[in-house]
Amino acid sequence: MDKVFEALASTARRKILAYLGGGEMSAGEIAERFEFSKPALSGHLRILEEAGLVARDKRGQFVYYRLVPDRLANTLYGWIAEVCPVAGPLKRESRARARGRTAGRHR
Amino acid sequence: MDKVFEALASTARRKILAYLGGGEMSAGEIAERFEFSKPALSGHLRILEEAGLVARDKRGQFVYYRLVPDRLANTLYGWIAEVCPVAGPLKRESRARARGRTAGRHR
DNA sequence: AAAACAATTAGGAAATTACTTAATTAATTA
DNA sequence: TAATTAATTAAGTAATTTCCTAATTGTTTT
Repeated sequence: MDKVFEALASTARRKILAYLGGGEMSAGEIAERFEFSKPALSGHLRILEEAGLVARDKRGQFVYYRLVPDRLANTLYGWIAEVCPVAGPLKRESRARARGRTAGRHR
Repeated sequence: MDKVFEALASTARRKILAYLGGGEMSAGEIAERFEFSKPALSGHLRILEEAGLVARDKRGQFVYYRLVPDRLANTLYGWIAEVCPVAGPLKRESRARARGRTAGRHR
């Protein structure tokens, strides 16, 4: 669990997860979307993988990464339920509102 | 939002939040539960406060801290909904299971 | 007013993190 | 087989984080 929160601490890594939410991508495709170097990206991907948040799949000379949504959901929901069980999950509309308030659009 | 995830990256800070989930505590009471120095704790509390996750209330010579559950819930639920909207909040029993799997008991 | 107590700020050292370029590994194409 | 492309590992540096002790601020008690 420590590794999950550690992984989520980086803006770049959270952005990677958001990209992968739209479907699998190769390391190179992800790299195109960032300013920093490919080795730097590779490091971020390794941290996400070791946290269990993404899975890799090498096909030919490409390495495709995909989100592991259950890992994300189980860890966060599980932990928050432990800290403040009173704050239950929001209803769909409330989540939409929360999304608008707390996070900008990507891209 | 960055500050929230940054704040949650530390095991000690997550533990502080868990303590505060049980009700407000003074800085000193929290400090007793950790090995490190009071100034170190003070730093952690400042980071949590700047993230909006805790609120302080000075009464006499004591400073009491309390959890701000909405901030925690809104940020995490909001973000996760954006990344993988498909993974909806778990039902109560599933959350209990997830809790058992991903996090040890405190103390 | 002086002493004691709670909490924070200040200053600085040690460890960790994030990034760079260069080199390497592995798969494809000419 | 040689050259190209994708991705990673290696090595080193700069910035950040985390923690300590000492000093400071503010409040209560004697």
